Amino acid sequence: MDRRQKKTREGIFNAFCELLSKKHYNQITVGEIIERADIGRATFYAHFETKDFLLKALCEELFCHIFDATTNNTEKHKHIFECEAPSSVFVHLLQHLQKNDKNILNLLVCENNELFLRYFKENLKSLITKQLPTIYQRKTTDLPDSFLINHLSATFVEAVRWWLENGMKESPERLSEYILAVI
Amino acid sequence: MDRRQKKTREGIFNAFCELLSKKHYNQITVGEIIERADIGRATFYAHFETKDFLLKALCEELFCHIFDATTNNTEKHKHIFECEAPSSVFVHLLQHLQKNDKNILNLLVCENNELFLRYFKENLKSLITKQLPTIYQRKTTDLPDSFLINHLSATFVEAVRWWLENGMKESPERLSEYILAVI
DNA sequence: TCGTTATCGAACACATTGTTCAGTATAATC
DNA sequence: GATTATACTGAACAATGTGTTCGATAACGA
Repeated sequence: MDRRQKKTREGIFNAFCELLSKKHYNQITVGEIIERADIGRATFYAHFETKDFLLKALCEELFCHIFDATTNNTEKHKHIFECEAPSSVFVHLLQHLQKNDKNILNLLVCENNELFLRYFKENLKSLITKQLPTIYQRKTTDLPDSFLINHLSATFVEAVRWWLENGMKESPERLSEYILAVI
Repeated sequence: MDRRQKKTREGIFNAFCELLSKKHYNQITVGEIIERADIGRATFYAHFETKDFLLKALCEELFCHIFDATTNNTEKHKHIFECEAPSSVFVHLLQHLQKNDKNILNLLVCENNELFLRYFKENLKSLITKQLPTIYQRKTTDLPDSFLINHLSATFVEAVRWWLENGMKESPERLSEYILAVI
């Protein structure tokens, strides 16, 4: 990719993130983004059709990064699944969040977190779907799978939301225990 | 309240609901609302400061109605709490939803349900807070109360969301069983 | 060096917002 | 029924934001 393109794209992302940490998505204008990114108006629209597409691209970058990292880790350390699944997958995810990759926490802590948590949940669903047999292999319940998957994803996301709103005082391990205690 | 005011207010609500069932909140304009409600522009702004305030007012009307009804019911039938709490409270709420009071389902089924479910969850939290001892009296866990309350509210809301997305095929009783199975 | 491509910047038409105000219609009160 | 208060009308208004266009300029890769 052309250096200029890359530079511009990252400039837009950075400007957007900074703004998102200050005000609500709906109240951010394209004008503000391009002013902060210091680029021309036409340039912005050469990269993103609309502000909505920018948001989508940002979410995809952020969560693909985290989930890829998680998946790769579990491939390196296969014992995790065998030994103490699914706890450690949760811990892994939480540690990634805590490590504050790409300042993701700035986005998650502020009032705009709904948007990101929604994308987060979608990514989680596919991850959990793969592990559903591992998690519930012991109990043979008569619950529909889709209900269970939705519930587990939502539980994790809500736990993270709660964690963030309460200042992230708990360690990833402890939060993971909380989550496991209620599922 | 003046008849005219009442009529206008309801006209705005109706127009707004119809639009919400068709397009996303962000894409609805005040112009569309007043056209459909067949009122003057100035009249709209005499009732609601902005579109956001209109949404808030609508949510408050809808959920206050449901939760008031639920609370009143439980006062009439006190045995419910003593016999089989909290199952029947859930069933009551679900039945209210299914009864489609004020066409609330139109709003919940469409793609805008996030907004309403968010308000729904807030109302639920206070309801569940009151009943927390009843629900978890047996298990003395070391979980923070706020975590538990958040989790229980979210579980219920997510269950409703799942229910709606899957065509509401299950009865309120069965969905309530699902919910109880995972908490 | 040379052709390609991204960016600039300024202008543009267009849509939406929220306000204003004089005129009109409808309400409650006597 | 007459009077007073209040809600609505409708059109105009400034202000702001959106998305597009296009010729000129600069930076890129080969």
